Amino acid sequence: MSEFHYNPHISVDCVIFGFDDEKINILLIKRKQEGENVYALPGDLVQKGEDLDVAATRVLYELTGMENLYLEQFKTFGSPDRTSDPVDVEWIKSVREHPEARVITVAYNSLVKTEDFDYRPSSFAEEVLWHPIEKPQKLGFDHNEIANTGWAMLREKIKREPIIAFSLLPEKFTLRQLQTLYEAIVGQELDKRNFRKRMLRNRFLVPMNEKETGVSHKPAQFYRFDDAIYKEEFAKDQWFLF
Amino acid sequence: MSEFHYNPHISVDCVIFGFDDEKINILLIKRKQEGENVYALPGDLVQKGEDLDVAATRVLYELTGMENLYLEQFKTFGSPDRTSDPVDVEWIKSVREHPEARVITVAYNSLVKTEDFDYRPSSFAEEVLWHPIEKPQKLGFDHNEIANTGWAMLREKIKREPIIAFSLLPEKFTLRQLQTLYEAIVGQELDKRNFRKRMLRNRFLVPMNEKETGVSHKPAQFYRFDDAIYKEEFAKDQWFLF
DNA sequence: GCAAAAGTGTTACTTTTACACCCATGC
DNA sequence: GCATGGGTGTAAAAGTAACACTTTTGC
Repeated sequence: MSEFHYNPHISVDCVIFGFDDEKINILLIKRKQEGENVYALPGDLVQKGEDLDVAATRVLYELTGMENLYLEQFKTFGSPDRTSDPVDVEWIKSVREHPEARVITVAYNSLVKTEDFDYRPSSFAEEVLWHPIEKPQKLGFDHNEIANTGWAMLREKIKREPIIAFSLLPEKFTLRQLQTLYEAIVGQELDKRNFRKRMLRNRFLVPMNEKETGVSHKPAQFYRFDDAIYKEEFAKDQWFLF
Repeated sequence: MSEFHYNPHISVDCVIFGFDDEKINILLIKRKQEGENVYALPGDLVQKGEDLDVAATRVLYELTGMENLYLEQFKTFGSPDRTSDPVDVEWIKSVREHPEARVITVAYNSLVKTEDFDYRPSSFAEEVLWHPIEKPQKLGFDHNEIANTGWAMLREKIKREPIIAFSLLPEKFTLRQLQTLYEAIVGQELDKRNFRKRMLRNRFLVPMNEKETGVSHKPAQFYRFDDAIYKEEFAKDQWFLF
């Protein structure tokens, strides 16, 4: 963390949501400070000359060991008093060369399968954990605001681009898995028959010649997601200016 | 533009759209350079300790004289080679104290009535103009990308929050005016009867005891937008996390 | 009386919602 | 044979889409 490499004014924060086949969780890091546990989003300063997207990827990797996930920028937080809680100020002093510098942070979000990613704490993270989003948790800095905004924007995005949902499922999946995922995202139960009818209208959802095995009930049909058909369908209603 | 006041790494750019009762325009500034006209979005560096939203408001005012408009942040552009065109590099050298500094820019957009705002060039803008969005126009830096993204995100937002549209109309307006506005936004003509039926379902659209006068055709009914009813209707489907 | 824009209804089609029972499998 | 979750259809309601003529005004 030398003066030479880092831009003391710009940071990135990552709001990573993980689906564990049941509910949605958020990735947090814990740092220990004067006996208190302080939870926060993984984030750190950007290097000089480093692309923002690259920085987000790097910082996430350095703090949590997670890699190969698609991060999307959703908002930049630049209030001059983002760091006002004394506990946070104290911590900043202990790790930054220019603790007094005003920092704006570019926030990224992502939605992944928890099982697809290994994680381990490193750098100043003492612990890395998946925290269920329905359980309130106070975070350091303005990270509650960032996390809430990140979740709201991700939900909006999924409405427009359902492809995001499919990346959370295995190659072959049952309609029940898909429905469970949707229910976790929208936060409410859905009618089974109506859900199936609507989903099966989508040509990009194609049935496979394969069924579940080893379950003690009627085995479910496996489906797969066809990327080419999806792109074809959604190539429409894109407009450009200039 | 002294070293003391500005953060050499962070700028803001404003993508302002203006509705002139007929079509949508984008606000550009022109700078003259070696005989060439170079068009760009109004934007400049943020001051040290200045809130980003405040900076956007200030910069817009300084360059164009426009004030009292609501600016919404929509994306931050941070590629290290944002400024690569030699013409842009030349210009940066002439106005910045740290021309070599890598700058990330936080972009804001807004949608206004052109007639509501006076504008005049100042600072390094030589001219300020409203340019119709349907006419292609090459801009400096990565401003074409910024402008396109700004327009796309504004259109998405209007779908979710129609209130934005009503701010572009006078206190009392006719359904024809409302329809013209919608047509300008979506970029296509709409069926008059269907448009009216759909709009009049909205309780926040209330007829007034007043009609157009002085027109040489059947005078139109005036309507007004009821903010309280609107808020009531849209208070739903908001969820929060944490 | 004519030009110009306002205003109005119906029909066919598509989408959404609510709802209950039989089926295939493991144990 | 029973527990478990998979899989299916229909009817009513709401919403969308296409389409043409009459009304009121100024000149």
